[in-house]
Amino acid sequence: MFRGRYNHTVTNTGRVSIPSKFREVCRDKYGEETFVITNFDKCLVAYPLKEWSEIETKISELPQFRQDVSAFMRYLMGGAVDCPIDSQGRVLITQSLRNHANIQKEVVMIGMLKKIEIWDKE
Amino acid sequence: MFRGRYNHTVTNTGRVSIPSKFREVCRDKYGEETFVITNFDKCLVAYPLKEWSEIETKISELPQFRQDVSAFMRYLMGGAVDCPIDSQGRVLITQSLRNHANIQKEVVMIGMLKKIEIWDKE
DNA sequence: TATATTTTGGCATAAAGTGGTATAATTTGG
DNA sequence: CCAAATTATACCACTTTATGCCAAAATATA
Repeated sequence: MFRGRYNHTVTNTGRVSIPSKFREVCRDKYGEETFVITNFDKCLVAYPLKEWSEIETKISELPQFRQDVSAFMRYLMGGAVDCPIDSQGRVLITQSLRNHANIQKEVVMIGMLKKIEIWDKE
Repeated sequence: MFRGRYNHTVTNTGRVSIPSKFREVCRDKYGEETFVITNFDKCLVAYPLKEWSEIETKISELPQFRQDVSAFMRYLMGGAVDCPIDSQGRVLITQSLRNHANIQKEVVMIGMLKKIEIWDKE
């Protein structure tokens, strides 16, 4: 389970270190090194690939023709980006994701059990 | 059950000994050597991992997409830090936790049944 | 009082986080 | 379709922080 709050900085190319505690959870509990990052509300949310897959499954079970479902799906899926962790323990947060959450130089990463929130340091 | 009050000192790197009585409880009752420490009010609170996990379980059963649930989780989980006990019986209290509880050099640790409170020695 | 245990300080080592740059891949415009 | 520009990736090096270990000091126990 992800927990704790960490301040990290973003390089000028948009890379951020994933706190080692989070990477550890990712490895030990999920056996993988990839997050899916998407925009949600005013921040970004990072899910381990497995958790993300479950969300996809749930959404695919909703009635696909309903407008609000489509809209939600478009919003959630549209922003979703695969972010593998590199050998320095960092991920690249794409320009558009950064724009969306208004991420500049400093971010705060908050462990939220099955997911991680990424906020600009306001 | 944790009980009693102990004065301990913090090293310049932020490490504090856990009173041996508390470690004993941890081992015997919980079979583990890790606390989760979080900020609460004006002090820090340390839970054995198992006790903390129960709190997490309860929270994870709430609807994850509701705003108030997220906000609460963000608050509670954000402050929580895993603190394994090292071979000398100490834990590292991170800078941000120390700042929050205004912990300098001397702390008072108070057994509170299922948890331990950590105060700066005023 | 002697012995064992606990607590503490110090230091060496390891790991985490950060910044830079060079190369590869992708996108864009002509 | 190619070349230029942009973006992503890999790699290296430095700084900071955390961790492990040893041993001295303090406290408890016999």
